[in-house]
Amino acid sequence: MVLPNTYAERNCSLTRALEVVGERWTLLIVRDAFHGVRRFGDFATQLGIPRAVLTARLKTLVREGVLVREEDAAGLVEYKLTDRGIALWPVVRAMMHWGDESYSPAGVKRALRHDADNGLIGADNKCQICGELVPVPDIRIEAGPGFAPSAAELDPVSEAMIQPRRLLEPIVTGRAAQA
Amino acid sequence: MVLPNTYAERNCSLTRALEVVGERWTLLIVRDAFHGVRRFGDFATQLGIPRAVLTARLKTLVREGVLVREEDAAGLVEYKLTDRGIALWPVVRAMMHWGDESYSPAGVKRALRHDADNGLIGADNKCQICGELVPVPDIRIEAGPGFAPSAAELDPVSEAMIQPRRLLEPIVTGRAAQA
DNA sequence: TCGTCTCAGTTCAGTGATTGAACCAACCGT
DNA sequence: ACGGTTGGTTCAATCACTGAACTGAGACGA
Repeated sequence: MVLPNTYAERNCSLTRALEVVGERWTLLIVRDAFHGVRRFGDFATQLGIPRAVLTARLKTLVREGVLVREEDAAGLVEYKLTDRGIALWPVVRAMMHWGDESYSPAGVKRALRHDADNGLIGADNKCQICGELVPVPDIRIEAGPGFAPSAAELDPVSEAMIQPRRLLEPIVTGRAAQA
Repeated sequence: MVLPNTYAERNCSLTRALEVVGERWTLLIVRDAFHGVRRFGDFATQLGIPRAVLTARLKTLVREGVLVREEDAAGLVEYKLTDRGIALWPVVRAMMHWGDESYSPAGVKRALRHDADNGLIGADNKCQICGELVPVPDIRIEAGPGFAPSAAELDPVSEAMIQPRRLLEPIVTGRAAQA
């Protein structure tokens, strides 16, 4: 998504950010990565994204330093958030919050809690019990009051993603789950 | 941008948010609206967006309740942020912040200040002088250390946008400026 | 009244991106 | 040797975006 605008335009951090995470699917891939998805096939089935597009998006996310591509012990490919990727959490959080407050009258679809003391995390990213700023790996995400559970059969990855779990905790499926 | 995914997928506030503000150009339009741009022609020239796309985007933003389309005293069309639109500020802010911290080593391109006491506004949206949460209309945006001023001639709207100014304060140009 | 200007769009052919489905090459365990 | 898993690639059809020209309504001045 090249936006070849005026120089003044280029002088905008938002434009630069959107060149990286502004394309279709990209932020959903990043969100899945926060949920612990790491494998090509898991992104593909969970998001329903065409594999060719997924290839392209992963490539730019790696090039821009948001994800790293590496192989695990068994030689399977893993895409993991870098520090720069984890720094996108406030963006994902802000969008989720806006989506909830604008379009989910029954309450938030996902609640965020401080894993240590179970405190709800507010819009300021502080735990309502201990008052601390909660670092991303200590955040637990779980179904909130606005969540409507699905009756349909889910693939293993979607199944894992609706369970309460800490962010960044890897979801392990398929061959890797045997080991 | 319809994302017809699984039911579990639809159960995600991020997906819903991206359906509204996830399309190309949309968030840039919203940012311009925060800067005080209100008129069709001003969006078009400032962003360099094709007018047909601008028409489509403004239409969905109005339909989704992010902008209102109304006519001013002189009968000119104005697009203004609604409360729901203003609630997008944390999203824009988080993206700008990520863009700055990832890609602007010389410092932020735009600094945000509390207009009342001139205090810098931190990542938590609090004024570093008075400690208050600063409401959007009281935020002043101005060039930061990472801003590289342009030598080129700018259109009047871009010119106005690089001056320090409060958010939401309308930029008035053209025929409306005579009145 | 005429011509010109501003403003907010519409129209349309050309180009580029996305989609969905099929295909492919390694590798693994048996 | 074989089927399953994994991480892709390929390709035609569709869809969205682009840029430039055009339209129509109202304002303005002569």
